[in-house]
Amino acid sequence: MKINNTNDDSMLNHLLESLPPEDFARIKPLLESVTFSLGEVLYETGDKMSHIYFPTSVIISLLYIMENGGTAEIGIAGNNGLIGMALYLGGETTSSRAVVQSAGSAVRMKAEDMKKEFQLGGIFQNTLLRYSQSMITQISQTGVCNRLHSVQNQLCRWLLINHDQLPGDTLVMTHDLIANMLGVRREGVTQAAGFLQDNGYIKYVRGTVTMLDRPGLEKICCECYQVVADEYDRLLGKFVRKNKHVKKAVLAAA
Amino acid sequence: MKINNTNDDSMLNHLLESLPPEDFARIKPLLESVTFSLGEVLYETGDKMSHIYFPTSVIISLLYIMENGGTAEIGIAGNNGLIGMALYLGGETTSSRAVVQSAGSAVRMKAEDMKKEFQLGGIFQNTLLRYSQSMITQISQTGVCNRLHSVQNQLCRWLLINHDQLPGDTLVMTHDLIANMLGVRREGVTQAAGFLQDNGYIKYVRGTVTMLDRPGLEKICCECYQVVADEYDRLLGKFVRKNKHVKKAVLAAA
DNA sequence: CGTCGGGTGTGCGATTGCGCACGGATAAGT
DNA sequence: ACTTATCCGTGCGCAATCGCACACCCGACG
Repeated sequence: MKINNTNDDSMLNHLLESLPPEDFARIKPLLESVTFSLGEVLYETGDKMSHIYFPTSVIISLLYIMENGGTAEIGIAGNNGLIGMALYLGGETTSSRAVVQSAGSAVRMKAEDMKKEFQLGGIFQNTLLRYSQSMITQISQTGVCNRLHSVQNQLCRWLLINHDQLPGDTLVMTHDLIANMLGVRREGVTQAAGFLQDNGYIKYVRGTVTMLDRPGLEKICCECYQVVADEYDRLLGKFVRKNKHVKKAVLAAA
Repeated sequence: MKINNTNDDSMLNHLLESLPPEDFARIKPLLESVTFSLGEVLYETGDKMSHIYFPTSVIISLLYIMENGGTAEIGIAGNNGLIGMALYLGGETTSSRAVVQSAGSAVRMKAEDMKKEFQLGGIFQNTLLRYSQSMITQISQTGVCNRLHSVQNQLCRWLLINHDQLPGDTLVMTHDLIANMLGVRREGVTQAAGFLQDNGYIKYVRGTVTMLDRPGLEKICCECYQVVADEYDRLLGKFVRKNKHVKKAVLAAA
């Protein structure tokens, strides 16, 4: 992790962006910009966190590690979320590991500062609590999808969720790592990804995956992606869904 | 649902019990006792709730229903929990169904009253938030267990969690319903339950399951039960783990 | 006392995913 | 340019689970 001297505001976090100007003005001086590289661990199971993080471009995975070594992702937070719910929920620590899944930056806030703001009980508190509920939905849906849907369905869901947080269409990620996230075998991911590539939905080469046909992916995906996205919309509004195809059409028309 | 005239306080809810006397005194007049029968639905996906419920003897399942009709339980709340997190988290509705899994009573509180109390920001708010975190842990662990552990392991976990909320050792529940909770086949449950019965852990007949050897169940269960129970302990303390065997030993010694 | 329906036991083939193992291909380092 | 590590493709046998079908059993109800 690198602490940035210059506070580049060109990109921000959706939760912070959604705050009214006067609230954001109060909070802004408390923020500090940091940059993470791929694979970094923000905290381990049981670690006490000193800061709450609001990703601006970094994508963080919340991973569960079982006693037998198996892993599974329970949730993702990108520029539409935050890391450190346990700090305001009161538990201080969580039983999961937070890993950088895609390098980038975040702004952070000292735990004490955040708690003071939270105690004011205004829109900031409200936003954090609503985000918690959207996270509960995400975790639930992920769990149910694990149980009832095929690896291919889950891979689609996972790609779509990640795509929403990405600046472009390309994700740096090996099949092996995706398998760890989904809690399945690497070969299972290879096979599912192979199918998606053969049918023109994605393209991948040695550790990168590129989305080619997002609307197509949405079509062959189970409902799980949409349910979570819609619930986030409802709870937090302002959700910027990826609509590259729409954007392209608009650009072409212009 | 039946609204009770007499407020029988002989049994209470652990979360409410844990409040300091002065706080509880303020809250008590706002409570109303209600009784539920097996299978009743407290709310459907998307329903707006008017009350928050604190179970005293009833056990409630939170179920997800997929488009293809498949179901899976994401969490349970008994006398150590509450139903209606969405009310204080701000979303008002949830994308799950709350079903009575074991008949019994609860006390409830009007949503507005609860919100006012919550806004005071004291121990009541703290308790509710900590409970949310414990619920997040439960949901996560359930999801991961779904993915990585066998049906038999999951059945053990599920039985233990339910046993913790039961007044006795007998649960009224068919294999078919358990299958719906776990998101697996009825036959799978029959097989796993058969194994548990053959080895003296449980006994069952036509819609009832009785725990015979709880410590044994804990031994052959995956870690998932313990992780959730420990986290609840840490967050909310005062968790009354079922220790029938210990109690019996104590009684025998007396 | 007989019927009926829900709950449980069980068997079978199909499918999915797992574990392992190896081979080829590509990037990265020396 | 050569080695090495990493990533991906693929095949095989195995285990778990699924989907379905049917038989049995018990209790409820008429």
